[in-house]
Amino acid sequence: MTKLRLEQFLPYRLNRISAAVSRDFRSVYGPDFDLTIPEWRVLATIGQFETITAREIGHHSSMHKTKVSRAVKALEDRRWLRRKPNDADRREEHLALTELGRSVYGKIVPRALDFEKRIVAALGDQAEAFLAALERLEAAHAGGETPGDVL
Amino acid sequence: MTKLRLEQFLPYRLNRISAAVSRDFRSVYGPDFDLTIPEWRVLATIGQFETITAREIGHHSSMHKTKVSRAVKALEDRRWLRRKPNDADRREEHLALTELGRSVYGKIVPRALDFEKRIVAALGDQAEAFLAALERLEAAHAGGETPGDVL
DNA sequence: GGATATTCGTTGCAAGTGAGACCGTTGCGT
DNA sequence: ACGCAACGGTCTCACTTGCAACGAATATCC
Repeated sequence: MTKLRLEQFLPYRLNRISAAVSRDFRSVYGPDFDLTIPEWRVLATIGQFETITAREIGHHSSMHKTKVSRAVKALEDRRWLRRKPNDADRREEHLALTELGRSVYGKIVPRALDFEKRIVAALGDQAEAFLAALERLEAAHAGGETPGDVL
Repeated sequence: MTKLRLEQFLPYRLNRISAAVSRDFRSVYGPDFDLTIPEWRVLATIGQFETITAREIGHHSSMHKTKVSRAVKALEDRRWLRRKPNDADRREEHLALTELGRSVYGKIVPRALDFEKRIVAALGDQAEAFLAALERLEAAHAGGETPGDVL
């Protein structure tokens, strides 16, 4: 009977690495801030776009709308973001970081970029090929929201 | 202020790809069998080792022992595996697939390998470099169990 | 040999998740 | 202008998850 070695199975390895990187990524914000992954994604997305709606956050960060809703609420409770009603379409709200939120964002981002840099450094001369291959994978498996985020 | 583009951030991309591949992997067993990811991992591990304990499954497949325990129970309820008490150490049990379980394993594994082959094919000439880079990443982020598995 | 610590596996519990119902709002067809 | 479909966002519900506590069995130390 044909067998499969799980530890060599590509989907398993991808998930395992993704989870391990996410786990190590906690060292970026863990020591100073208490953030969940969805909250980090929302923070990063608002920080990137200045002002954005919850729907757009979900689309850009591949998160289910309920997850976005809860993360937004959590950040709002911490006074890291504020909602501004959109009078042109009162179904949606514009979200923006507060001064406090911007300061947190400003502290986390450099560490995140440094963290990423260390990963790339570990890849050495294979970094370029790896990143190019990632893009092919992203293209091959595009579409749909992505449940069960680890990071 | 330094910004970060989430869609280019490596940890995010890794998680996104991992989730997307897992989602597509459902096409391997989804049409014919109703399996969760932990159940698939347990099935694959027992199929690989013939006879194994729950602790070893957890170690080999990077799963928390409670997750293993529940997946084992689910497979047992489906008569896909059976427990055999270990008289040398009665704390643990030896797990093995039943005839039914082996037939399911035998049907899924070729499809899984084919699925993996298609991924590698999509990578084209970058496949080799990608797999080598994966090993470096695995080495750099080794250790610890891996929570929140997507696949 | 007997107390104590450790291990394997299960279970109770609290937190997080996605599907779907839901409310208020807006767009569209007639 | 009106009715109805579609949308943004929240909420409820069933389910999954990891942690901690647990019971039974074994290992360790004196």
